[in-house]
Amino acid sequence: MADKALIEKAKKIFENFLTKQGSRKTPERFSVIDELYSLPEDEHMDVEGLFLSMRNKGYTISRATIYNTLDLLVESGLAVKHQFKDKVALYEQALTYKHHDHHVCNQCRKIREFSDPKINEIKEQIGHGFQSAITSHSLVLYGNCEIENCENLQEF
Amino acid sequence: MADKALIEKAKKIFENFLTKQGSRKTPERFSVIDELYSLPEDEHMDVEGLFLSMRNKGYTISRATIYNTLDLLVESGLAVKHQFKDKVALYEQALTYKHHDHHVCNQCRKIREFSDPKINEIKEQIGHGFQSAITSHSLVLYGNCEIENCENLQEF
DNA sequence: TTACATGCAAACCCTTTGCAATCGT
DNA sequence: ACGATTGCAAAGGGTTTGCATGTAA
Repeated sequence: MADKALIEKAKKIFENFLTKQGSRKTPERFSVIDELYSLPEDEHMDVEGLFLSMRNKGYTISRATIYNTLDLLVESGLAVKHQFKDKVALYEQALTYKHHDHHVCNQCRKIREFSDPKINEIKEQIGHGFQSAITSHSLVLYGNCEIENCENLQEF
Repeated sequence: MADKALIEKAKKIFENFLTKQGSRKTPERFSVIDELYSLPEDEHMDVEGLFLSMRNKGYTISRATIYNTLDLLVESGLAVKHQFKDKVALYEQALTYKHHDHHVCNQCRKIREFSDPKINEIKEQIGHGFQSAITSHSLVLYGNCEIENCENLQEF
């Protein structure tokens, strides 16, 4: 879960990024990496969650700084931002990121990841047809749970 | 563009829907259909746009009523709601709707529609794998414009 | 030293809600 | 007449912004 080497690697990349940008290497910025990269690699976290969890651990950090830092992490390729149907944005680590898409359960909102190469064929084909260099995509499937005795279903 | 017969058909469907629900057939509700279905069929409009345009035409309608009515239109299958990267929700007619996905230009934000059957294969495959009855999906491609002298590019 | 970054709270923006007035049925 | 629907304005919730204070370089 908390892969020390991975966290160090992320910090190193971030340091280079900040240097190149001429931005400051503040402890708050690195603490956000610590937090995000201490989560399971496929976990999706929102700003409030990061904020509360960091405050609980004794960090003094503000929501504003978390928002700012997450923008930098996205720019530097260390985080990915997702906007599902809900209004909060969710972030996940991107360092070990192989591009994947998401499936959201209509009942429990649990997010699962999948990857299907057919999406790349679609991107190539449509990009060509529209004379557009596709830079990214977002694919989310929503479905009703068909798992018998699904443990997440009990609260519904 | 403004296909009278289509608008009438939409109103008829809406009327049946409202009757079945035991909901009232108010003029405001039908005026929203008029407005949405007077747009080009592939146009995506937000609530503020509908509100201003309707006010300009002399309707007295509130934003709240537009929000309420759009929910009903979505329920009755007469409108589709989209949430792209931006924070406003966009709506489009759904009566002539064949499911399609969207391509958003990174430069001018123009939305174009496409349809690729490969998405259905992905849905079947992943739905099966996750034991989930896929009810809907959202696929958006983002790309950089490669159209020479693109008319929309001038303002950038 | 000096700009850039931080923390806080206020402002923002879209959407939802509460409530008195209105209007379908 | 009754109760659902409306319009308005206020509240909500996530995100952004302004500004005084703090701090990396």
